[in-house]
Amino acid sequence: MENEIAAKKLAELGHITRLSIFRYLVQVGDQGAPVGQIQEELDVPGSTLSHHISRLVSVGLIKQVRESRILYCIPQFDVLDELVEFLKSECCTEAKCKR
Amino acid sequence: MENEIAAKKLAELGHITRLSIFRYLVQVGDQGAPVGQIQEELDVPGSTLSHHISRLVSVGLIKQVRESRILYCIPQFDVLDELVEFLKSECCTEAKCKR
DNA sequence: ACTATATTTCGATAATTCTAAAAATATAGT
DNA sequence: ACTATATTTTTAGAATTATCGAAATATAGT
Repeated sequence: MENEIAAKKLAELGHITRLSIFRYLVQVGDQGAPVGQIQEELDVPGSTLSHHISRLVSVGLIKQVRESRILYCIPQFDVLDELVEFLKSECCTEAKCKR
Repeated sequence: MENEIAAKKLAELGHITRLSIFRYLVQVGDQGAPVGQIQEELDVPGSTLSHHISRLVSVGLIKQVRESRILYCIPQFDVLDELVEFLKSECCTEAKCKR
């Protein structure tokens, strides 16, 4: 993953509301949660919430699956793992220290 | 670490220039690098660079140590580790799945 | 004191993002 | 067709952030 793509993902996580959304979904796990449930949990106006969710979706951190009227938001653990991996990679490649 | 503090750190990493600065320092390792060396590496105007570095410092991701006229920027690996740890913690605490 | 080097602060403009009401869309039941 | 529920899109003002030249500050050598 290049810097630019990683920066985008980090920027999306770097907002209190979006981080709260994502953290909630991480806690909920693979089955995900409906938009409405996230809204109840976080007490944010629907339009604001929708905006933030779509940004998280845009960088792949969340996937959405519709089940009739209900839209489930599912955290993409592999995308998070990749991002974390990137952050910790190439450590000290230019250094004498061996971390 | 609460959401708000983590979000701040993530937001600072979520900018292409700042992420490049931090990634460079990660590669350089514990001895850090002078501001001027970062500037050469990234080719960014001094005032812009200074602004971004000070933001990274403000959330603790970088520490600075002056040695006469030269200011070394040192990545704070422990702060990064904590942040990464936070992101991956509490996974599926509300779920049946066992990740 | 003067000069050079390293870095920051100031200041002003441009660009982006945030928030949320209102209107629109999608799906399903009656 | 109508109604209700779930969610998104539009829109627009407010707020924050980004950029970088110019001036200022800090340190050290002459």
